[in-house]
Amino acid sequence: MLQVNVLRNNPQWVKERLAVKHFKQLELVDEIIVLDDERKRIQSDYDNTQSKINTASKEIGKLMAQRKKDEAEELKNQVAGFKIQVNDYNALLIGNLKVLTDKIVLLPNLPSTLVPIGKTPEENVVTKQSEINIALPSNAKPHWDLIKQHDIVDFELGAKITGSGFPVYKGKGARLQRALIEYFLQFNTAAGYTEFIPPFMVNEASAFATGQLPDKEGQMYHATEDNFYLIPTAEVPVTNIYRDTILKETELPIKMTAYSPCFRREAGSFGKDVRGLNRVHQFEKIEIIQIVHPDKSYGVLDEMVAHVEKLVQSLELPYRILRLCGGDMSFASALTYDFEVYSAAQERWLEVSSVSNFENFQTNRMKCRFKDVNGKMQLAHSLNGSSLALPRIFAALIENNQTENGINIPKVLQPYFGADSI
RNA sequence: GGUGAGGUGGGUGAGUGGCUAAAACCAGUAGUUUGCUAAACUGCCGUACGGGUCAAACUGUACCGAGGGUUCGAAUCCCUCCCUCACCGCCA
Repeated sequence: MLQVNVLRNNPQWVKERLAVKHFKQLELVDEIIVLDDERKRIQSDYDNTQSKINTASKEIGKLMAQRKKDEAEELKNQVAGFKIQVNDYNALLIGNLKVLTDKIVLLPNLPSTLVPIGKTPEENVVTKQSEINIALPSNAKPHWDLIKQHDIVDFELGAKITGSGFPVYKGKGARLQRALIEYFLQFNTAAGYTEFIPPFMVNEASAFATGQLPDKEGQMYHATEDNFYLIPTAEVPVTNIYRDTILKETELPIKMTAYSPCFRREAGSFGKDVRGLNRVHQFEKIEIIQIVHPDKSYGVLDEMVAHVEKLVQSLELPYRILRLCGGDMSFASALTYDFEVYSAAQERWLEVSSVSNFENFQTNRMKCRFKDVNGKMQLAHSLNGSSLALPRIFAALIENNQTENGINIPKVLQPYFGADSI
């Protein structure tokens, strides 16, 4: 959530930034400022009247003690009048605040000046690309055929148990999945990230804090009986560890990592994008999250990108890094880098990681602050990235490493997998 | 699911209608003093939104799990909800 003061200080600039994200309702900016002016006025009236009541009440107490009943009664009558006013102001204030928050919550985060102008994924900027040197056998298959051939992932079975998009990993497939999880966590903790196993369902407040609500309500599975949401990413529960928290500056940066299954309804998706493991309703992901000093967040973003890059490199997968354009960025992000790996059999790039700096957009919603050296309260910055999402890594690994005789396992995974091939 | 207890500031924990933003202690912090790997003493030490100021000082309001209610006045009384703990039941 943006801070009202940011809008007040430079409404024109805010509108320009919002336009980069192709946000249409720019009039909201001015509306919010007007509402905030009103808010201050009403608040002031309310405070002043309430102050009169408080003063009178104390006076009444004294008069009662002095047994001056008549004077006390007279004051009570006055207070009754003030109370009517206070109630009116209060009603106005509540109404005002409701409209104000409803509107400000609609504003996406402002994109950083590094964000490329553009609307569609085609306008993302490739900042780095590795070589693509995959030699596939002549009878190379896409992963949805390979998994059947080797009987390592079963979609039909998942569809029977739950529904489409809930794959069942089996035998060596399950083992490879577990090896990846173990390896990724190991890689992250070795870099100083503390491991967490969070709840896989969150309440409304948590889903709101990281920006999933109200923006992506329909994308999450909702357990209505208890009003819990199945997490779409570990980012939600793990970032919320620091909701309503005041940190010491010396506690920053905070580095966390977590494995979790991720649940996404993916309403409206169709076509080749959803084939096989490319897009599913339940998948595994390891996330890295940092909470940092505002001055450091862009340096940390680079550091996290470098971290994920090393991890992808270690898997020996061709990859590229994209800086997302304004139109392709998420609601809460100020700057996002996506990682894609090349799937040789599908002849396409698959997104496997998204690393973002949210600046204080999430922390403002979450009230995650710290006291700086001058004793001033400041919002921290939050960042997160996938390190990594499993299904597409799984898909690219088996496609790119297929041979006439089976599937080779990359060296770094062999100790975790317990064999060098499938 | 049942029964009981309870939710107060970073922590422990007082406070049962006005003198309480809230004792005391611990932690933290600034300093004084002695000087020997530390102790003693003193000050400061909640958050949010306003006013005020270059910035402070200062000042108004709200907040003692959340939301309602009673009252001139509520941390304190009443109602609803949430959560935590203990025991029982059930269970991986």
